[in-house]
Amino acid sequence: MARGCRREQNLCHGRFKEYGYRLTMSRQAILDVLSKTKDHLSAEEIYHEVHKVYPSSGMSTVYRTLELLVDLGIVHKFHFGDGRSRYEIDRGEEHNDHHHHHLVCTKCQRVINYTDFIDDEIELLRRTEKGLSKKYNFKIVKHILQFYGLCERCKEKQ
Amino acid sequence: MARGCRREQNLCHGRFKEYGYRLTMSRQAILDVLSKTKDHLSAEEIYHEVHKVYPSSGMSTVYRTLELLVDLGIVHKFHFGDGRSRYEIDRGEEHNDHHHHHLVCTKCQRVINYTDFIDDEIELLRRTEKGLSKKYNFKIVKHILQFYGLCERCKEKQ
DNA sequence: ACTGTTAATGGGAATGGTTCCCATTAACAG
DNA sequence: CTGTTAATGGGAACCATTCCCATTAACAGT
Ligand SMILES: [Mn+2]
Ligand SMILES: [Mn+2]
Ligand SMILES: [Zn+2]
Ligand SMILES: [Zn+2]
Repeated sequence: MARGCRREQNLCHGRFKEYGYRLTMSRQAILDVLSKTKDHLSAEEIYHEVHKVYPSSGMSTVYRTLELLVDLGIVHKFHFGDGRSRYEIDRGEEHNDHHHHHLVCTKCQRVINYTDFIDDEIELLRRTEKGLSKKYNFKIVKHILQFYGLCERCKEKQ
Repeated sequence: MARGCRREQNLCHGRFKEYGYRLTMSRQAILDVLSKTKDHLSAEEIYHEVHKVYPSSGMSTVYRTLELLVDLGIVHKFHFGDGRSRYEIDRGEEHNDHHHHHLVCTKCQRVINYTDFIDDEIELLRRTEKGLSKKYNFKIVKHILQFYGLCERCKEKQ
């Protein structure tokens, strides 16, 4: 297995063993791909990357593993408006660039992670979550905040 | 055509004519369904409703019309996590319950429109939009803010 | 009201992302 | 090393959405 972020290896070892899941080549390869990129990869893109290092892997395993990783909270799944799901590893609490929101170009599909204003946002969201969960008796697990529009390049082209 | 919200009829007449689009039975029926519900209907649900009143209508027309309505800003398209798109008419600026965000149950797919805390949210979002569009030279057109979790019923069941 | 132009329709086929199935493989506990 | 069984991979199935095209109907001009 190629060397990825050591933290990720520990994390996956830890979580997988902990829950009784087996640490297979496919799962390691998929985690490795996700921990090495800052992009928001589709299942197919992940499949292609994994394939380079571990050519016998299959699409169904990629989907199955991604679903598991999302359930375990290790990976986040997003929809940015091009009809496919996109995946991003959770970088945890240790970096301070951990939690971020997204800026999405509706023309070229470019996605920017931004953390500007994040403190104000997080604070308001926390407050809102508290209020909403009380009023609607809802157990809130996560939120999604995305801004859509035209990026620098697409804006000037038209 | 059944009587829907009069405002909607004017709006659709207005907008359609204005842009040179024809005001067909299908389009009227679709707008009528959307303006009568507070739910977030899928294309298929809209198709079934339209079918009751105008049985010769077809799915492709529903999809085609929804795309047009979204482009014109008359209808909003959402993804709440069950693999289908959901549509909601834009209730405009006149009601003060117009702009809202969503609370989504990941188990039963129930969606709540909430406007609590909306003023604080809108203010922060406007500020963030301003900052982001300057820093990233982005033309921001819309935002999506959704909270995911377990609703009252699903929470207690497990 | 009638007519011609052509935008829009509807049905069905095609597409594409995702899920399902099942015979085979390999992780790992003992 | 071995047995148990979770996990895999390939391909078929599924299902939401898009595409295609012959037919229909909206509506501007008369
Ligand atoms: Mn991101
Ligand atoms: Mn809504
Ligand atoms: Zn762009
Ligand atoms: Zn629920």
